[in-house]
Amino acid sequence: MKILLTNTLTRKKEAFEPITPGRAGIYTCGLTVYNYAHIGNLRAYVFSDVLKRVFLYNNYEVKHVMNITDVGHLTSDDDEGEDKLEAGARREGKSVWEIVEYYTRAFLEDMKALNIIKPDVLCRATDHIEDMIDMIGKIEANGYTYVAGGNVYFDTSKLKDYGKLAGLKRDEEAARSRVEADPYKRNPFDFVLWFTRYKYHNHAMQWDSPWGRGFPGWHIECSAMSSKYLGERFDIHTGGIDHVPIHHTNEIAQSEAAFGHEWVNYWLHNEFLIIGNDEKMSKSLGNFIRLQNLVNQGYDPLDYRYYLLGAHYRKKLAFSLEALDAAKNAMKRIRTKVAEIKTVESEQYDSDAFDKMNRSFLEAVNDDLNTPKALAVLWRVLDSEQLSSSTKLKTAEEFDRVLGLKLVDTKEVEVPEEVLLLAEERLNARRARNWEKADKLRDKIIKLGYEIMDRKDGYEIRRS
RNA sequence: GGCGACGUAGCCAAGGGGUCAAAGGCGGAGGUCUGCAAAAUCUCUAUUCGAGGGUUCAAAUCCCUCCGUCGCCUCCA
Repeated sequence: MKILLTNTLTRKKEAFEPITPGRAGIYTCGLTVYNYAHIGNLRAYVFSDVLKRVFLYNNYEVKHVMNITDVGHLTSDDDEGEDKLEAGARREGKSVWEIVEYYTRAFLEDMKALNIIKPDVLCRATDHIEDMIDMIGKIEANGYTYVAGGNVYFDTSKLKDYGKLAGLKRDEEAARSRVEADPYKRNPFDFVLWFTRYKYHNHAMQWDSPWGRGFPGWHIECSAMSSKYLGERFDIHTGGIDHVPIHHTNEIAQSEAAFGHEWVNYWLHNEFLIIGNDEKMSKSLGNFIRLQNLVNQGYDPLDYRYYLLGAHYRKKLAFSLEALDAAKNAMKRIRTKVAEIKTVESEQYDSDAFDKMNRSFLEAVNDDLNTPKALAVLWRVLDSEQLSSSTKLKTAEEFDRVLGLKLVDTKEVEVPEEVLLLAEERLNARRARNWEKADKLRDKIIKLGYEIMDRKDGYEIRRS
């Protein structure tokens, strides 16, 4: 079955054609680690994870590369709206490098909690400065650069199709920006490949280069690293929709200038998570929510993953605790159902029935990652009266290779002694038909965070 | 100013010319079960897709206008 993907380059849904049959090379623009990832950022990584899993499910061999942007203008002193955590870290006397280390680890933990498969290559910008310098050298050799004001610029006027990804118009009017123009730029869309001068002089991260001591421009790392690991022509590049007009546009410009041919075949972009009054999540708006905050409020990270899967990646998603509760409750029900299925004695496995369900699932997921539809198929399976329990279990297991919700690892939660004693006491009270006492004991158990369900000859307890 | 999107039930959200008198989940209502609950389970919960026009045999789906909302143009998922 073909995998259909919406390609930003053409604005159309296209059937995926790999460069090498049976293989898919995917590059994902990772996080800039100067702060914690918020749940909006995380949407992008769940998206690329699902993309990869779909290819794996279709028996592709996948090479997934993701960068960690650990170079940037971190030393800026008069940066307003600075995050308190970052300020706090600095107050503790941490260096830029330590901050980067700290937030990288936090990011990796979030990815793990969300059951995101670790990319095959996780590369840090600061480990690839040489590669970037090499690439800038190629761009320069091909005649696409100029030096002005101490910095190396990319000359966008040399490229006939600059801005094709975003559909930018290159006339003067289109270039009007709300930011003051850099006087050294020859053309409004030109951008810096290598800095030796910067408005904040105390840049902590600096390296030697043919153009002087300084640091790389903001786009070159993705071009250099992706091509290093995936080749000078590769299949898929993903990222947030905000990257389309600037970051990805410039990546394309410099890469095609360096290599002299087209670079990436499919560009996939995820939409934003929206919060409150349809605003995007950001620090400055004061609506910054971390995954850890949700965990502290009693949500499982996979509840959030389920929530994300409930919407298409190219649509804005309106976040609210109410919506997250819906996901949480749905996950709880699914877990209960799967746990029940597991307890049923082995029944006949029906491979035809599986194939049929699997086809529906694949049709959904191969159609530009329609995970909401895929979840609907999952529900149909779990609620089916026709399917045997072993068929359901097998189906859920297979679907979960794409969904990544750990549907089948329904680990038993240890119930504390205290709660078990109360439950026993309650069972005795119930047998003595002392309902008043039984109800009081039940209240206590609920207060301790467990729920008790009466069964014919006993009870069942689980975490609520 | 330029560019890009969106508006489907109480909430989240699929669909995107006929098979839609519109998936799925959550919530809500009622029933079964229960000492009562919980859990489970069953039934119900948009004649309608922001508003108004138009195209068509046929529109939530295409076109136009309007209203409302958002993103990007600065690092940004």
